[in-house]
Amino acid sequence: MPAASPPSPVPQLAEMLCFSVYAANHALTRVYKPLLEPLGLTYPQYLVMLSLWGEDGQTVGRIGDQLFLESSTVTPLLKRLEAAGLVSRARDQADERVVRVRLTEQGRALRDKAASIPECILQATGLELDAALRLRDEMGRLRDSLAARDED
Amino acid sequence: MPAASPPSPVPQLAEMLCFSVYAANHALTRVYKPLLEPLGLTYPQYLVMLSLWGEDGQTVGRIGDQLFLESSTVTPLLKRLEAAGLVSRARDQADERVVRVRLTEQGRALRDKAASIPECILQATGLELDAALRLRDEMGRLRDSLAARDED
DNA sequence: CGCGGATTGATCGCGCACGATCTATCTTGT
DNA sequence: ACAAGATAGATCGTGCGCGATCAATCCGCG
Repeated sequence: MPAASPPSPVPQLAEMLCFSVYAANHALTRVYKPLLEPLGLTYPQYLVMLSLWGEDGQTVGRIGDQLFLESSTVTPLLKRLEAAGLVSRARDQADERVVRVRLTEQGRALRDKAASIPECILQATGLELDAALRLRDEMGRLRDSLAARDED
Repeated sequence: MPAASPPSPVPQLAEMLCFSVYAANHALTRVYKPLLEPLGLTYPQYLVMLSLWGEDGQTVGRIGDQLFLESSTVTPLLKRLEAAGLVSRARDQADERVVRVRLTEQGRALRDKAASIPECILQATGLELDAALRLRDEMGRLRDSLAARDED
């Protein structure tokens, strides 16, 4: 077959950085799924728990900031975690606008059961630790650049 | 504050490769949104159109393979593209199980209007072309590794 | 004190994304 | 030729993820 019929300006999916990020993200959540299922968590729920394990008692807004998500995403997510008995949600007494999210005993206990997951994921990436860290940094910078171009 | 209270095995969000991919993916779709809105497309719909601009008349299954998506995701997506008048869906006469997806005149015409988008995205990434291509390849390999660890 | 704007979450509607399941069609073995 | 299995899409229910909107609370200024 010829090289290109008209001088095609259409990039193939495989050629696009954005698609590779999109596909890698899906592949990641698929690898996480069987690891998180025994804990009763989805991948976004796991990210919220990670955030709370790092700092308990955060507000809804702060969790959203850390995960780069809107309240319309975080609120229902937290309600499901609450329904699962992993967190509690309560208005802050000093500022009734704010909702504080706190780990329950069960939520804290889950931390140990999740301890082996990062190792499993790193394994699945097929990367050495330093390569993974370098890639993480590059993706972080990419995110920052994209977010910066988003204010206008 | 001290370096770490107990020898904490909890990785912070910012430390995790998977989260950086997750966040970069979201940031990408946010950058795409205002570019695609004038075309009446969402980001996944744009990916489908890209695939069809590259090869018209694909089956539903093949589109799913290219995008790494299930039929339960692709079918409704295609229905929306059909409702928008961009594609037609019809059973293959030779094999009635198969549905062929074809661009309409309008769907083909959209290709020109979308031509400037990849340039805009590359710009927003803040990357030189060669750096973007390298990153694309790394993400592609990452996806492949993860998908491979998924067969078991 | 009290009004006006700002901040914080919650709600709603829509569009992915998946696993599980279903139906229709095709293929294979005998 | 026909039953058994395979294959291709479609459907359903659940859970993100967002923009737009709303209600409640807080803050600041007169």
